[in-house]
Amino acid sequence: MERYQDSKLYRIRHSTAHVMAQAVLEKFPQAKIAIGPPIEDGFYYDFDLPRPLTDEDLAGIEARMRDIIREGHDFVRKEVSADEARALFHDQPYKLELIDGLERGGVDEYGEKTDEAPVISTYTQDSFEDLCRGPHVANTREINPDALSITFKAPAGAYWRGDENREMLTRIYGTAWETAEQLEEYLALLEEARKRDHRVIGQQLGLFTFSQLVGKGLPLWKPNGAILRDLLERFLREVQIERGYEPVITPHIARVALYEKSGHYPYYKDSQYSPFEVEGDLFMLKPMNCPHHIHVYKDDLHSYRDLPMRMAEFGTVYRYEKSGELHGLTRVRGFTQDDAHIFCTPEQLEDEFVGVIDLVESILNGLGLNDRRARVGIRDPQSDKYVGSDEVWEQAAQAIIAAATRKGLDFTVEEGEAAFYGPKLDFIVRDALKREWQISTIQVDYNLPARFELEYVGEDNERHQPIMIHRALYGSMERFVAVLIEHYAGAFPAWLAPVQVALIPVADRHIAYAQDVANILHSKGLRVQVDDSNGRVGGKIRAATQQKIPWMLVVGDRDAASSTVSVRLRSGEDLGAQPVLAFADLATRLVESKSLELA
RNA sequence: GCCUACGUAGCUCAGUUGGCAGAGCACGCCCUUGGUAAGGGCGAGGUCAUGGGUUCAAAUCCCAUCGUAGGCUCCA
Repeated sequence: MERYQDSKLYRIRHSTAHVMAQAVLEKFPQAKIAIGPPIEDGFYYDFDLPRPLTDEDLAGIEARMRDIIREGHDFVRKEVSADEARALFHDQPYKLELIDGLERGGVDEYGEKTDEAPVISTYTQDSFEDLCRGPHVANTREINPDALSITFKAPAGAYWRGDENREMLTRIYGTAWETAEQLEEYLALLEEARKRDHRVIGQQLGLFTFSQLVGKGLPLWKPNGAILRDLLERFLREVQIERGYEPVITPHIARVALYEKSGHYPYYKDSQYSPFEVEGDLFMLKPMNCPHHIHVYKDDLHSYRDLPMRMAEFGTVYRYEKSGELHGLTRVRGFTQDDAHIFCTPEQLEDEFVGVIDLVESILNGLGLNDRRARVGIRDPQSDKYVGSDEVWEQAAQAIIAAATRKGLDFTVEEGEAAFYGPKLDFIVRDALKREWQISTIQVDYNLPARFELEYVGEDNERHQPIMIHRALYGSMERFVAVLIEHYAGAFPAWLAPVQVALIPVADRHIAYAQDVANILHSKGLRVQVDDSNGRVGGKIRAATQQKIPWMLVVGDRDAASSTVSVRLRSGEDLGAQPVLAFADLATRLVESKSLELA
């Protein structure tokens, strides 16, 4: 398959970014230009502008872009020396900084190190010349003026070179396609994503809320949301017990000394809450569960016969997130991890790791999250933010790759994606709209066992150090529920639906019968709601459909007379009249099997 | 945290150049008892996010704070 960077679409977007820069410079001749690359689905260009942009500005810029495109200008490439480039861009400070980087060699326009020879080139179309390595289309006519849009995102702030200590620029995003139909499709996908937004659906379905007085980033789970979350927790608890995990429970605060010993303290400084003093000693909210679990392990002297020991806890942790980073349930300041730590011998490591992969696959498959990829995260060789020796890191990475290979996983290996104490295997799921979410993570750790001097007595009657596997399947309950909401657009599988059955009496005189049916279904373990409001069938159907309730049972004279219910699915499908017990059997069977089907 | 925009009833939103605070949905009561996506009427509900300021007069203009959205940076 052709790489995006080699595609015509990439060149179109890159060229459109230049056209946009020309239009912006025509409107604001004093503007300073930074960089403007193609990105997934579009492009952007960063500017230092004399004033904030308005919607009218954007509309004017977009209109001017169409004119420039229609005028049919060639893109002309020119190679220049560093000094010639400096002369060309003498009044463009960001370009001068880029030229310095190129001349020294080794730094590209994003500030990343590069091995390429520093050839400096410019591209010119019409009146606009930009420092750029290309590639571009030959002529602006290759851009379809009906397939671009710069108004789909508000103008945005962005730091120069992504560095929060540098200048804040104005970034204008745009999207460009080869045809108007592709643009339409893309905009429709954005619209669909907007409708599935878990924050919107969460409110509509009464799943969770936030309170200004409680504090930002601190979700309040309402009854419907708590049911959903509790079901997910119970599901995993049961499966974990089958697989030999043991539940543990640990507190939400601990002495700072614990995290100093674990080594987390310096690494997590920016994401921890300030310590507080209790009787002269410093404590803090726990940002992770592992040190606590380690002390559960350390309370006993373990034989190799005890291992592997698998400790699991839905552990709530607190991490400081800058206010601008908070987002619904996906970025919060207090969240619950479905955390577990496996303590094992070196011989057991690979089997244990494979066992966790099995567990991940069965849980995610069971929830309909079948589309996913795996990523082995190893150290960034440039960085010094990791603890432990090279041998130990190599050993851990090899164990992960061996286990992933044995499971036949399709995985990539990516530098810089490791935890600070060890390499990891992450599972990234794609939801119904093909968006990626990092969910499950499995990490191999030789470092914490060493720091805490963990031991077990081997067959040889000598003390040995166990290895730890850290793992979370859902990741955090908050983020996972958000992903499920967006994946299912709120229409959860029946076993997870907060209300599974809506009983809809045709008239008031059928409420008693509806209540009888509800009692029968409730006694079978189904979550049932009787709509006894003063409305007509149509209105009640509408209300239940909007709440994404899987089964609607309309009951009137005919049903009361024959002990039946008329079954309608939230999809609109009508299953007709069925005996109450037949429906109860159907529903309980689908719920118990965690089926994704409603019939 | 930084850039930009926005905060009006439980929800979604109107509110003109500064001049009596509005609608729909939801909620309560009444009428209606209706068989598969909105039956009708009446009613209650707001310190216009909060605190200052300008003005005869502020939802409207200015400042600060809090919150939200998009983006940057960072992440489960």
